[in-house]
Parts: sequence; structure tokens; C-alpha cells
Amino acid sequence: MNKRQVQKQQTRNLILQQAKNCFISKGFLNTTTSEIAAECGIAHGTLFLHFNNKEILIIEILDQQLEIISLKIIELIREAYDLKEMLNNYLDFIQREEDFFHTITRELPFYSDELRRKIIFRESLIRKKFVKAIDEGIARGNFITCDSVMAATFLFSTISYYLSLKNIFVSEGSVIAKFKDKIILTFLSFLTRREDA
Amino acid sequence: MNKRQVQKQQTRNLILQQAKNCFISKGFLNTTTSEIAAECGIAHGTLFLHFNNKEILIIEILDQQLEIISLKIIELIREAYDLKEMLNNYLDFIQREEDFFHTITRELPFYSDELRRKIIFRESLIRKKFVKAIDEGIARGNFITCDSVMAATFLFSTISYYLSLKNIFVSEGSVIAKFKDKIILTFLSFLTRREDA
DNA sequence: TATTTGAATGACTATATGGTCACTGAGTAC
DNA sequence: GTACTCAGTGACCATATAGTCATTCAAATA
Repeated sequence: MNKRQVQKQQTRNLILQQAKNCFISKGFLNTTTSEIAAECGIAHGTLFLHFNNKEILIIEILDQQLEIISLKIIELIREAYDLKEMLNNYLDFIQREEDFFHTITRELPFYSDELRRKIIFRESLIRKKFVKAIDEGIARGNFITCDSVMAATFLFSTISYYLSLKNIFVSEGSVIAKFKDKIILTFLSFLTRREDA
Repeated sequence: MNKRQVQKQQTRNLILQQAKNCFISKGFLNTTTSEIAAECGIAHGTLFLHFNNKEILIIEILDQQLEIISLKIIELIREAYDLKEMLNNYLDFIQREEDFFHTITRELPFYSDELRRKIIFRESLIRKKFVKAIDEGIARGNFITCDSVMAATFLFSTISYYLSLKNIFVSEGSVIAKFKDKIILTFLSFLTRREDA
């Protein structure tokens, strides 16, 4: 690569980096291309030299982030030895990247079909692990018999609910931190079969 | 009321009526004031003669609708003799007004604080009825002991989830109709204590 | 009938924002 | 060293949309 190509690559990376920061803190919908350019210290027009339009930029960043994040999550889940620990690891991770998840969850209903499909696909991979864990619990007789897919939907919906309306529940700090224990406890009490009492 | 006052009132009502239709079918955020005016067959400026700004118009309509709807729901719930029937009545009603609920649920995270507070408040009244029903079930020994508020959150989150992402689950028709039975069945199986099997 | 009132008009403004393009100047190729 | 290339520029454009205001004309009033 000659000087020019290196420079171009650097600018491209700079845009991706700054855009990611903007998107995470303000959301995809509320970040303007001018803002991103300003944040990078480049001209507004330069941005469109590297990315034909805003949507393409968003998709590239989202793809990148989703890939990284979903792999990490699946890794964390795999390390767990039961549903409780899986949930713990999962929620811990979401908490660490809460701004990102807050943005995605809140804006999801407004994304283009393509963007939505990408997000839902990644989530479905993670969700499958939970469904499998529930199925195993049922097979072992530890959990009540129920529709495991629907059970997972109850779980993921609840997490999404807290994430998307985060501002209602906490003025600052993490919603997930605040409700993690209760979510886990309640969900497990839903599933767990008790003979006693 | 003289002719002028009558005319003014009629125009005002016309705006409220048409704006409501627009808002329900397209959402509050995606409906423009010009559209509403066009739909009413009045000049754009006339709208601001009756409502100082868009937000005020939205709030008035939302207040109206929420009041009507939440009273009806509470009525329907009261008629039910157990949680299952409550849920059935509740979901039937949501299904009938699904466009409205779809819009509200999807856009909620983007509303102003005031708008959000109004919606959440109404929902909380309905939610309380369910919490109470769960508490009674627990007291009677029919339901497992659990955090009833959290249990209700799982329920309402799941309903919101299907409503807000409706387009993913059905290309046309009602999401609620599609998932109603499964939601009820799963939620009840979560709560119900079983000694058998 | 003459004067005042006020509902309604619609052209206009202000602002935001995604995207374009003619131009510049440093880097590259010969 | 000269001609060419292309990353970068920033003024500009198109569009959307909430909100304003001077003007109009029918209704109310005296």
C-alpha cells in the first residue's frame, strides 16, 4: 500500500470508530452524518467518499459489533454449567455493553428490514442456547414441561423491556444491574418444579 | 353557541378525529401536521390555530384514547373470574385495537417524558389488577410463590414484544391472535403449582 | 348599513439533514 | 520535472417539516 492508500484506510477506520461511538451513545437514528464527520475532523462530503450512504455505514458497524458481541456471549454461555449461570453470564455481559443494547433494543422497530434481520438473526443464535438449556432441564425433570421457545421469549422480552425503557427505571447507572437478580430468580422459579411445600 | 363557535368546534373535532386516524395507522412520530391538515381538508396553518403545536395535539388525543381504552380494559378484567379469563379478555381487547397498541408500544421509548408518563400510568393501573390476581392465586395456594410484580412484568413485556415487532411475526392480520393462546398457556404453566407427574 | 371580530388561508420562514459536485493540492507514474 | 490521479474539501442542493403571519371574508354587533 502506498501513502495514499494508507491514508484512505486510516480515514475509513477513523469514520468507523467515531461513528460507532456516536451510534452507541446517541442511537443510529439520532446521529447525523455531519456529526460523525465533525467528530472525525473531516469534511461532511468525505464521509460519502467512503460510504455511499448512511445506511451502509450503519450496517457495516452493526455487522462488526454484532459479530464480536454474539461470539463473546456464546462463549460465555458455553462456559456455564447450568441455566442460572448462563443467565448470569449473559446479563453480566449485556450490562457491560448496556449502551449498545439499549440503543439497539429501543430502535429495533424502526430499522430497515435488512438491519432488523441481521439483529434478529444474531439474537436467535443466542436464544437457541437458552432454549436448548431449558429443553435439557425439562428432559432431566428439573423443569416443568412447557414450550421452551415461548419460555425463552418471555425471558428475552423482559430483558428487552428493561433495556428499551431503561430511562424510566434508572436515572443513571445500569438497569440490568438493578433487575438482574430478580429477573433470574423469577424466571427460574417459573421453570423449576418443586415437589416440596 | 353562535355560528362561528359551532364552526370552530366542528373544525377542532375534525382535526382530533383525523389526527387520531393518522396517528393510529402511521404512528405519532411519522405523521406530519401537513398530512393531518390535508386529511381534514383545511389549511396547514389552521391546525395551529386550534393546537399550539403538534405535541399538544398528540397529548390530547392520547389522553382521550388512553382513558377510553383503559376503562374498558379494567371493566373487561373485572368481569373475569380468574387470571386465565382476565388474560383472555385483555388480549382480546388488545387484538381489537392492535394498530393503536402497536404504535404506542413501538414508539414509547421515543416519546417525551410527559407522554411516556401518561402511558405508563395507565398501563400501571391495568397491571395492578393482574398483580392482584396473581397474589390471590399465591395466597390460595394455586400459584407458586414468586414476586408477583415481576411475574406481571414478564407477562406485559412479552405482550409488548410481540406488539412492537409485530411486522416480524405476521405479514398481515393480528400478532396477538397468533400468539394469544401460547402466551396464556405458558404464563399459566409458569405460575401454576403442580403436584402431579 | 357600517364597523368590528375572528376563523381560515396559504405563502413564507427556519431549521435540519442526507447527499452531490466542481475544485484543490499532495502524491504517484513516467 | 511534468502530467496525471485521487483523497479530501466545503459550498451547495433537495427535501422534509414544524410553525408564523399578513390577509381575507363571512359572521356578529351596534
